[in-house]
Amino acid sequence: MNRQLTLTKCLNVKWEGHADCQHCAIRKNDIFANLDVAKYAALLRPILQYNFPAKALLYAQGTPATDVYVIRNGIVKLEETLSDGSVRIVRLLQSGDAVGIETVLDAHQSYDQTAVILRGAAVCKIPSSVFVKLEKENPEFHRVIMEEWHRQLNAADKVIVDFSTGTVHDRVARVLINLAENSKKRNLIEIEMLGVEDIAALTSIARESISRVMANFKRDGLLEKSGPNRMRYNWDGLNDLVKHS
Amino acid sequence: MNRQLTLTKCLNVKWEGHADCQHCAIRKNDIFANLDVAKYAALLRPILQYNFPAKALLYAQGTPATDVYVIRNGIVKLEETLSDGSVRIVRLLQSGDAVGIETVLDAHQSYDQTAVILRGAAVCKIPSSVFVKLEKENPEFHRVIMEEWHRQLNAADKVIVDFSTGTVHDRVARVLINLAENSKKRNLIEIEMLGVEDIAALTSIARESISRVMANFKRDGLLEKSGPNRMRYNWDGLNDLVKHS
DNA sequence: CGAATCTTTGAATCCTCTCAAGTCTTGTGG
DNA sequence: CCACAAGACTTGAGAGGATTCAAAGATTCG
Repeated sequence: MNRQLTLTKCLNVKWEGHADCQHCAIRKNDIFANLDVAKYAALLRPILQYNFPAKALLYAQGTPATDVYVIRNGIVKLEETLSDGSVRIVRLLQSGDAVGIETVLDAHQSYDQTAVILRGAAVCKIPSSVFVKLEKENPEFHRVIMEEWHRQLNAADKVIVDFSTGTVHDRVARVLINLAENSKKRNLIEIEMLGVEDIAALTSIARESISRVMANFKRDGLLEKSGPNRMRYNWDGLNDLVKHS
Repeated sequence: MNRQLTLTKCLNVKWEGHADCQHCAIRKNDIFANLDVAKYAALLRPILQYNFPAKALLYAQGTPATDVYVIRNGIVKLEETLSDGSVRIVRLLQSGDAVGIETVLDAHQSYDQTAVILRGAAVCKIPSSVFVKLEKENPEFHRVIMEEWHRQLNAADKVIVDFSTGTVHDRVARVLINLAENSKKRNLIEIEMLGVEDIAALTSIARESISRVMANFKRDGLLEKSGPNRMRYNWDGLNDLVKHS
């Protein structure tokens, strides 16, 4: 919770005004793909665009669920705080995903998890009412929403199968590879790295163990620091690692 | 995969004929709650009812997704097989849940996981076409389906937060408590136990370690064998265990 | 009743965590 | 712009926990 930024407090959050869905380049990948935005222009007006810095808090677990956020770019983590105070990330959401999708459920007034920006992200903030209206008026739309639920399930399953299973070594390798896949630029092997703390929360591994494993990867020539928070990958090498395990 | 039973092969599977949705007692808890079944009687005709024994295979990961199964009672596990041959359970589904819900997605022709009956279960088998038609004709219904997606997400999150985090001791305790919660009879503290293998796949713990932990619980008077595959709980004792951790 | 499967237990090893100290970064204020 | 403080990351050593391998008990099912 330290140094997280709320929407209203943080000066670094850039409010970019009403979203221009008609000309949004990201839209072809997100939940509004295939939506006739011209037709729904009036309805879409309340949608606002923001630029959040890393560590910004979108919403906290248990608070009233009022908006759905669509990620234009960047990565958002959904996390839960355990009874002992430690934090567990239950999934990573990326470009095109809808953060806080539980908002659309009738009997659901509060967010299931805490949503925090991982890498600086541009998001559209959609009031619950708009979302629900869209869904009721447009049969195509709720089909898209179901696909979003499915993507979220896949993201959760990935945390279970890839990030929470096997040795510390394997799990960290899978996280690294997944980060590279997320960036969708296979050949650009330079990646903006997650903090050790976040990898820990994603894998349920001690911070120190992660540090050690990554030090090994560096020694083996699989990783290389290429700037602040940036790593250069040996993509094939890392991939071999997971394949053989 | 050993000793699993397919729908067609197994003699123990009781085909109970067409589902009688109009008089189904379970319906008030499942996805057909609030559905005017009389109105859709014709559409619901193709739905079949089965009684599966434990270990029966509903469907395998990657095979064509043709049906959605609704659990009338019992528990179903969704599992994925890892590259090294080991198996990981990604969630447990129970009474009222829809198994294989990804079938409703347009661009989805195959099941995401393998679905296996854990405890003997009664299920209704709903052809994809029926499910999709219902969803298109009845606006109420797709709302219910969204709630089902949500339940599945919660089930996956539980595997992450409760069953894959903390010490072996804690994780097993949480599984035991969860099994008791599932049965919804708090005072009846006698539970049908999962096999060690399944708890292992659910928690990513070695079979032997689980055996050891449960032996400790028995020594501490928290558990007690009360029949084949059955355990009597010390509910409060087990609960204290998780609270304090 | 016997074979196959599943579970339990033991002992040794290996892995991961914890605690602690030191290094490196980052951001802030002089 | 530099210095300092706070935070983040790294590294080491030791303890403790979990896994592995192996073998003996239980159960289940034919």
